[in-house]
Amino acid sequence: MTRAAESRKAAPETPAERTPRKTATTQPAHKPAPKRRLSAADRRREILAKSIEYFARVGFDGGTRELARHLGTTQPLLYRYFPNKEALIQEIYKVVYLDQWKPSWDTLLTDRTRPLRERLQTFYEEYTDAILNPQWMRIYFFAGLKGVSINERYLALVEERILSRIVREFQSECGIEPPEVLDPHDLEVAWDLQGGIFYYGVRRYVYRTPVHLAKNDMITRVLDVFFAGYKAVLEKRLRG
Amino acid sequence: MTRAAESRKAAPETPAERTPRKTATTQPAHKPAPKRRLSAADRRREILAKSIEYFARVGFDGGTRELARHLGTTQPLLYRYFPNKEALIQEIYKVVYLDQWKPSWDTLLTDRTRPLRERLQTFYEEYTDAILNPQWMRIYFFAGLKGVSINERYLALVEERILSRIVREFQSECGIEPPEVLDPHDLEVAWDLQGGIFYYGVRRYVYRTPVHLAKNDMITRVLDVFFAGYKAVLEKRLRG
DNA sequence: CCGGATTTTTATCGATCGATAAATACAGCA
DNA sequence: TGCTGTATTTATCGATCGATAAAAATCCGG
Repeated sequence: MTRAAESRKAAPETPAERTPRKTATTQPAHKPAPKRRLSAADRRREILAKSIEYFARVGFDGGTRELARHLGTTQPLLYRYFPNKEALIQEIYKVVYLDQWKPSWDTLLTDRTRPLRERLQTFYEEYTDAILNPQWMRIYFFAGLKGVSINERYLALVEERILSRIVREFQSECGIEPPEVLDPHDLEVAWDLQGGIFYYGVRRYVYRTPVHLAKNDMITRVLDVFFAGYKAVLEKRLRG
Repeated sequence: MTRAAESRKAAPETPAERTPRKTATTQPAHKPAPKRRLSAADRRREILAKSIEYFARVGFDGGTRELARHLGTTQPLLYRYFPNKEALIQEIYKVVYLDQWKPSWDTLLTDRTRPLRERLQTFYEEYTDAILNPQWMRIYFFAGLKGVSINERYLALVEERILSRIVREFQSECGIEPPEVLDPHDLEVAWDLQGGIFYYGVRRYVYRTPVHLAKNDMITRVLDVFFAGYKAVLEKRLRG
């Protein structure tokens, strides 16, 4: 007979010992959350939130049993709220990838009453608050290495909503009418900007390596280089 | 009785059928490599090479059985050449991370008889040939997400051998005597350059997304921005 | 061509994985 | 308070994982 069967036989006489982890061992009412039996919606939300933490830490090959332990419940409970592990992961993708974009960024990036430099500083400070953190970055790379199609959608979204706008706004502010379809060189210059900022997050949150500047100081510096550098590139192109 | 046991009983009478995968099914001598029984050194080299391909494709959670299938051998054979899976992975790290640096790059980067712009163009074209490929990049990120210490060593190596040199050479070429210990701002500007180039590789080889310029054209463009941008930043710092 | 050394395969173990069915504990309403 | 529906747990299955021991196959010097 297994250990579990024995303990289960012994338990019912003393119901206080039924939940051995959270209560009754150290303090009678110390932890305010012996909260069992959540509503279905709440439980589902909690599973989703804790799963993001867990999978961001260990990767999508992490086990459902350890995930359940991290949740404070048992493993089969997961399967009442998600049909299988892959469905849970897909739900995580949706939350992490697509529910982060603030609609205010659309107007911010194209608001020509303000100087572009100021707009980009504000945008990247807010945008990096959303994505330059361990959870977002690690989920992003775990998913990318698994080769899920949502990555392509995300990169297309970055190019459409951020980079092509930056190119058009920059050229417009330089007195150039941006063409209908953008020059590949300009798009790659914008990707260079994005990549420089992004790699700061990689160093800091994926590789956990010390960086030399605080996030917003880094953004200032990178934008300094970008504005002066891209302007020079455009001028050289106009002259030559 | 298992399927394997049955086939094993049936085989010995017709020794030609002993190796069912490679020969005798389509062409008698088509494949030149029924090469079994390699020397220990050769077998070890082959395991290492094929393991890099395999783990780069599926990640380090890939199974040893599928790896052996990819090798054309059986799974327990791996354990004659590596004590366990982790030791094999450590060996992969060493090859992929540390055996890539060409000593000629040391002299190239610090050769002040040539203009820095020319040196960096050559260096990054060669350097990216070494690391901007699916195998290197995917191993790099799989390892980083696993949190192995070799990543920190690699990033320290990049900063020491590449970035700090770029900063010093750049300032020297601008008529500035670089200080003993570099300004954090300058190091982050150099990381911005590295990150822009690196992220091109991420888009192309990790996320397999279409890019807009060929690799060396991208390098030219990124260096254009970097040289003009960093020069402007330095001039502004001297004036203000 | 034979015998010892070495490479490779067969067979298998224990642990752990995702997933399912059945039993049980809880909450709200009568 | 007792009934009923639902949330949760217990127990377990089959597959697959890394790893090991023993048998078999192969090569090589005599």
